Amino acid sequence: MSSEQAHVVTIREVAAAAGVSIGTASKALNGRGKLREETRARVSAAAERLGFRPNPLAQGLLQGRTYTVGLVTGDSFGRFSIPVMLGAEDALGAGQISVFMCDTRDDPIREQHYVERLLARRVEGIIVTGRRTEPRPSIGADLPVPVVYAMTQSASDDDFSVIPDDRGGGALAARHLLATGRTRIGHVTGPERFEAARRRAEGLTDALAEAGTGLAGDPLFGEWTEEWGRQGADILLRAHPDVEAVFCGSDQIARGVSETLRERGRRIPDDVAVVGFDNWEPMVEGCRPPLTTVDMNLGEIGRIAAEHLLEAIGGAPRARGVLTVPCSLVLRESTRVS
Amino acid sequence: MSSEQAHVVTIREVAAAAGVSIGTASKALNGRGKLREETRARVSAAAERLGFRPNPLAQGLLQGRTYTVGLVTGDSFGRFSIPVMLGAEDALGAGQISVFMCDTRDDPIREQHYVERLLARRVEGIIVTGRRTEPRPSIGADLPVPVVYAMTQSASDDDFSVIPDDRGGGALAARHLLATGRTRIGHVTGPERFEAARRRAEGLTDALAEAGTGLAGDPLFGEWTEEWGRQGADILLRAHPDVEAVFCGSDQIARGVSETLRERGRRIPDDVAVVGFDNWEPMVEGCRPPLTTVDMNLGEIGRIAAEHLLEAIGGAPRARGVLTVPCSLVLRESTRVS
DNA sequence: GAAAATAAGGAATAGGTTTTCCTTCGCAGA
DNA sequence: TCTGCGAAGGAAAACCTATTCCTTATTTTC
Repeated sequence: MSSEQAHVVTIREVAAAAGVSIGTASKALNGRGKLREETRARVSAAAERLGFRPNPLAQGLLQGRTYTVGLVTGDSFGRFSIPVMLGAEDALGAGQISVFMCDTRDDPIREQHYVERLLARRVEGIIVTGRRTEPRPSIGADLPVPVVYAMTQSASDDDFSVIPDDRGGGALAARHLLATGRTRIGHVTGPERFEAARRRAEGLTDALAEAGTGLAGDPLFGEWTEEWGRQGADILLRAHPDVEAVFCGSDQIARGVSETLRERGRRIPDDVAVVGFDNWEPMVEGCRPPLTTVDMNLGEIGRIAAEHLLEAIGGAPRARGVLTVPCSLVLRESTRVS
Repeated sequence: MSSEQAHVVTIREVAAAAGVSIGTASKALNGRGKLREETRARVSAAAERLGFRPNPLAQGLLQGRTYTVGLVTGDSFGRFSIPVMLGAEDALGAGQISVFMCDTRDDPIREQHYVERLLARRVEGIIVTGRRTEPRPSIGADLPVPVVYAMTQSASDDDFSVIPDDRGGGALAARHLLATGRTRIGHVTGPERFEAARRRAEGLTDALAEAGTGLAGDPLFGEWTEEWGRQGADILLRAHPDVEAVFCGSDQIARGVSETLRERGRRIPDDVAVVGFDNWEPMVEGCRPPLTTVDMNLGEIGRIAAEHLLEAIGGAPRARGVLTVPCSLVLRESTRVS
């Protein structure tokens, strides 16, 4: 039916079709200036009929705006950065802003290259996101556009980063386990060199201390893998056979832990409760039983980052430092009270 | 040090700084026209010093090109679409083309909305990608720019889709298992309504038939979940206690299958070999033992899709139909020959 | 030494839209 | 009849770059 014309129609043709000048057509379509109602209608009808869309290049050129931002990630748009991106897109899309996607593959050269390209394209801002929340080198000082780091943290204090509240997440898990009557609690988590691992452990131990109890042994730092979860659980059971709960630094670790617990004859949650971290659906649902876990609200992080970026683009004074977003606890079988 | 000016510098200022006209500056920077070497150098130096970057809006307006394409996904940029995207980006980035990212959340309204937006932005082409390879409604007939479907398939024969060779993948698994001396082979896979599931089963049974043997029972169609994998393995073991190998429709299913096999006292790979599908790292590596699996070469799919899009943009006659990309087998412990 | 060719670079145009400023017309008031 | 005003819409500038066409000065050729 609607046989599309490959030819892109301009406002000039709309104006001609409606029998008015270009300027008048523009005013009619944008509701500006003084025009008769009949004229406006005639122009609108012509535009509709011809399928006119204003050329954003021309508009942008004139207004000096592009309504685009860049999104730079080193996570290969993986598990962490995706929800962040979606949240960001939500906030940006509402403002009619489109997103240029760049994956750096964690290569600083590529990253620099992409930043150049984004600036050349006159993006109005940049969001940087990553695989982990670890501090990373600033993407560049004195860039001509605002930059926000989401789910990763710039090493420079002059930059602005939005990351999850890992301490709070640890505390959340601790308080939940205490509330369900468990006091002998172990902790198996990722490498100690990761700030996220350290902060989660801190949040856990501090919350336990506040309640007048302590961790069963030291936190077991290892790897972010299932395999380490299995080993860690073994170590924990040997040192503390009477452990009542395990808080794990990630859902993958929690899976490993759960498996070993089961194999050692511990029932979950009756004998030992397990709490994970990440709320990563395929891991959490495949776990037996389904895993209570801490959700970092990644979408929220992305949304907040994007909102800050929009404000900065709008001229608000540029924020600095780190903003933490609260985690929330997602309850499932693995910590049920029998 | 380099205190950046918020003011964006134009070629006019470069020209003024170099003491030449705008046109001359343009020629100098682009290596066109007849200019003295000294002049070129002077202009280049001025451009460098002022940090000049040509405004892509102005360039695009003039050339009638934008050097952008849209990437539309319903997969929330998940496990499948991400590698596809990266492959596509590889091919496009080399051509200095930037990618607008759009996530439809599988909502047709949002999708239509995004397509509108992309067209308004004058993208030169669109890549559509999805969660599964199932046929989906065409994104629109007679669009003014070329469209390629990657890892998803348009229901319209007029469109062009690039998808993995699921049949071939099934055959690959079959031949590998046969080569390692297993002949009693079972199949646990996803819902029968999925073409991907049916084609993988076909590839498997056909390859077995070719070798003069047959499947142990009918394919067990179910869900794409670990839970179903566990159930499916139970059903299979009850009907065929002497099964020597199981080919699974996904890595998640394979995990469930492996778990049940282990619990029923079967050693992997000594008693029963297991092959998965997807080569999804966290699943495959967490599996005990690590899983031999079929890789769909998603990056390759993305790259091929992007290359076709580039050709179409370049004016090549638009391709139609479906292009399948071969899968490859990734060998790990779960099918080792003892 | 004059005509022609070449080198070097300037002026102007195009691209699509928005906005500012101007023109024209009809009509009210004096 | 003339002045003034508001309504309606046209003309042109502006945004920034690339390119085509010219102009000017220099060199070559006969």
